[in-house]
Amino acid sequence: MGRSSTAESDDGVLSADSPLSNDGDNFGGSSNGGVVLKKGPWTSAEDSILVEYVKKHGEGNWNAVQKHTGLARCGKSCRLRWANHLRPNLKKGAFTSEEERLIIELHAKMGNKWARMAAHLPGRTDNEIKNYWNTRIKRRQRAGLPLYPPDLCLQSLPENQQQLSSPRIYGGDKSCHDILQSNGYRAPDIMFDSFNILAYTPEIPGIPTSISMGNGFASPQSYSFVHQTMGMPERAQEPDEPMSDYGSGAVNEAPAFNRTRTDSCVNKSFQSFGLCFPYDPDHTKKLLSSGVNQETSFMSFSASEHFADAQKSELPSLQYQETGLGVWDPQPESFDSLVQSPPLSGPLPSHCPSPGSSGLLEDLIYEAKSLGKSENQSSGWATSSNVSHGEIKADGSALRTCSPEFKGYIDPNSPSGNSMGSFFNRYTPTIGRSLENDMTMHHVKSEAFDPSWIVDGESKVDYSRPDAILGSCWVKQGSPGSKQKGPTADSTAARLGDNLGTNTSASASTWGFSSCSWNNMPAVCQMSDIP
DNA sequence: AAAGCTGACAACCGCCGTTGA
DNA sequence: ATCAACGGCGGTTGTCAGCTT
Repeated sequence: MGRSSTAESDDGVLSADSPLSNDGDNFGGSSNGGVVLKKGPWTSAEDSILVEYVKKHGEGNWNAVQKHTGLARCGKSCRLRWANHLRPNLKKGAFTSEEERLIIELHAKMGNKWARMAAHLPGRTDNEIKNYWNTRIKRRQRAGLPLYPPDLCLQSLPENQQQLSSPRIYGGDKSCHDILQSNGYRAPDIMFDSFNILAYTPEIPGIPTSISMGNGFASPQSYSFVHQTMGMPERAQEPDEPMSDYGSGAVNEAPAFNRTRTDSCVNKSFQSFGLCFPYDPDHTKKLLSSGVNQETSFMSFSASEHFADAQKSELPSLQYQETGLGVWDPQPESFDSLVQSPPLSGPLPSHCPSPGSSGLLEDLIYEAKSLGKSENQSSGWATSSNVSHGEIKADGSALRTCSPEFKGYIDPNSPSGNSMGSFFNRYTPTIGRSLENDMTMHHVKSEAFDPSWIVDGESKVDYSRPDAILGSCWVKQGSPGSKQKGPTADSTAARLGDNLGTNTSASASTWGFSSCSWNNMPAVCQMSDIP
């Protein structure tokens, strides 16, 4: 193990005749004027030396270790070895479910701040967490699953958001791609999906296209909705295109967006665009300083590569069911019992086509407007009432998400318990199924159940709260015998709701996105306003 | 049994912020 | 004010073990 490198260590030197400079297998090291520093795996002898040194002198002053002990290791290496392996109270072994859960939550909040995350996990090192996360990323990326439970990702918004005052939409530079991919900032797709919808709302007053928009990732794994629907209008979707996942029915009728796009949309060269999420202030600074076009007009659509994978997979039937891992077992009959929605003043037909009825966005816009009206009369609720029975039966997605077997999980830390998934579900009634569900539906098969999404296997949904019901609409059934779990709730939604305007929605104080009007949504990217 | 794949782990590298001379 | 050393942090890479094909 250990990397053999000819690179010269940037700190610490060791005399060539150090008794430990060549002990055991030397994996190479730096040499500088007769000074050789060992690299590679540590031996027990080296460990002992380091431990003794720390016992005697305490931590810190790592470069002095080599000087005092003759240990042929640079200061950095000593520090790392101590921090990751030798220091007391280190917890070894696999992460517990609770730790995993916490890691996910922390990552959603902090991004790749491993050290900070480690501070919340006593006995765990940043390296451990990082390795775990990276492994998890690989696994989930392979599986085509979002990194976070959607509601969790929303829940995580505040911390990063609070650190930023500018829109969190990043321009299409490599950094963004890195963030999304290498750095594990692959945003929960539902977030993008949902935001993306909002991005296509120029018809809705109050949404400045200049806000929170950026042309985005040139990542092959970060697809632009615009790229598909606007940049190449009328273009038939290719089999491996992400959004072709929604290719059946009106959902996929991209041309609708052509009618709603703004000039800026047209004028900008959208090859892709993106919203890096969760927001990492550090990355944001870099990205924003790297010439992000603040005026580009769309939020990102993170149709990750898994969409392509999904596309290749069998599309769900209307009564899609899975068995085994990641089972969706829609049971429409019981959904009613979960959704007790206040009646809408102008209830939307279960599958009422929008006036244009030509596409997802228009449908969404239409319904958003309708909902906005409705909310004027019925603020303070959040509901998926527009997911009617017929709709449920039509596509099964809602059924999936709200089956009686549902073990929704509302994050105890979440004040609101809403999710983007719920939001999306709510605003996509005519679609019949949410992107979230689509995504889940297509990809849940490919990855084993993630226990980290479980807290205790018990439903934590407060069904007295409509948002909770909505927020629960992300269900991921576990592997055989495993606990089911739902997403965490989203506190961010509530925050957003509280901070969003009130142009079309009645109440910004209602739960989560129930209060988010279309007009409000840009505020999502004005997180500095969020308390 | 061998090859390939994947996960887990360990360690190094480079960047950056802090601190003290 | 400047600069160098130090330490922390995040990214990356290498190795090994276990599993699958």
